[in-house]
Amino acid sequence: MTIRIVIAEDQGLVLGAIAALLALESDFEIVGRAADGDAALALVRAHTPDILLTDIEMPGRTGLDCAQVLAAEKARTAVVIVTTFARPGYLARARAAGVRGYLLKDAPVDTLVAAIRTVAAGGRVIPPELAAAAWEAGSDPLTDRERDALRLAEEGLSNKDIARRLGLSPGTVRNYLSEAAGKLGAANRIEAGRTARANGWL
Amino acid sequence: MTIRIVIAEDQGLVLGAIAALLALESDFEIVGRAADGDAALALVRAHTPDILLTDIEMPGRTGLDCAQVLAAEKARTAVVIVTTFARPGYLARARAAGVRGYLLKDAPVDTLVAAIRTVAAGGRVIPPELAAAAWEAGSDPLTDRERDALRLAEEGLSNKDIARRLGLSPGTVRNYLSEAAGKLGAANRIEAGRTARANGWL
DNA sequence: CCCCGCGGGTGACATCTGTCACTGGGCCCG
DNA sequence: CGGGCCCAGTGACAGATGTCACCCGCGGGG
Repeated sequence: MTIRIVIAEDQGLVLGAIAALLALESDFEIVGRAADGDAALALVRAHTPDILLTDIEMPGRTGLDCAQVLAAEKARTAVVIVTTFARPGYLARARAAGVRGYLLKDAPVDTLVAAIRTVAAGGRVIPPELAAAAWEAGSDPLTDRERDALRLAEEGLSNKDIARRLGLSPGTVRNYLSEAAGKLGAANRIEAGRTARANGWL
Repeated sequence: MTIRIVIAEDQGLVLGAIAALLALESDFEIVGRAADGDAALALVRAHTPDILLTDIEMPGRTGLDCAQVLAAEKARTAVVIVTTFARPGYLARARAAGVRGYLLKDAPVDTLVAAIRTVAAGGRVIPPELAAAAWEAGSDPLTDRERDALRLAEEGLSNKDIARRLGLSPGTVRNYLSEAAGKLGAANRIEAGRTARANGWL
């Protein structure tokens, strides 16, 4: 009863290291490695492994995107997310995409190995403190346009420039950013951007 | 002739994985693992390994801080930095601290193993494209106070709040941020903060 | 059918930011 | 000793930003 795994992670060193780590377990078999989301999907389709172990932030398709695609295809591969960030919005999207495990890179290695076994056996692994934090944070209060404006504001663009890019009037952009700041309890666009990002809403 | 190594990395999973990877090489010996800079220094002092392999961004003392301390102590342990970020300012500080190797986590695993062997044999490993980028970027143009102000501005504080925190007048803060933006070719504090951070100057 | 929420927009206003000019003090270096 | 820096501050002004009130059109649900 070996557990067949595909690993996706954009940092080559980390990818190789995790693969080396998991290869030490006699009941694990690494059937593929990918450095981005599209490669990961291709490998999953080619090998239908038991587990897709994936990072979230990758070039092109993110790990969450992959999970969504696989859920839509009703693939029999279970997704386990391993990420640096404990952002509530990420966890929420993961849950919605039917992800079966969500771990932080902070965790000790035993946790990863144990989580893979649990998920392969049909279980779920979501650390309770993450779930609690996600509960605290509530759900994304931003509208799509507010998110768009905030993303550009984060990069240091002025209202005028944001308006140009979005095809809006500068006044509307001001309103969006003002609303966003209000919803997020922020005093200005910078703080608004920071809290939105910290929560995984951008 | 085994190469004795201490590894410092704050993300438990990555730490464990890299340790597992390096342990596969028969001439490497992992004599210690640390999750922050202070622990790393303690281990280096206790074991005087051939190599300290360290991340930069860690809680407490950073990997660069550790390299500086070891250089000041004229320790015989060579430092190899492994980081996510190709920031010119990081590379410059690493060079100044006598770091002997600087790698990105993007690199394939062979690169790491090869780099460790090279450094242990007395060599240096700095990827030429990083060195070129650092040359391009020049050196940190900011003064200490400008950096202080910019750091707080990044967090969304107003001039008044920054002034309060730094014990300055709001006008002075405005001047600092304006100068910083000018030096960095930025249109406002947000852009200034971004470019300063991208260059490793914050 | 009517109302609400949402996207989009306008105008006005207060405040905040960015920019410039100019004043000092302290310090280091030629 | 003078010149150059960094640091700190002041004053003034234009333009950007944040806030509010209020407008319209559209689509969906009671």
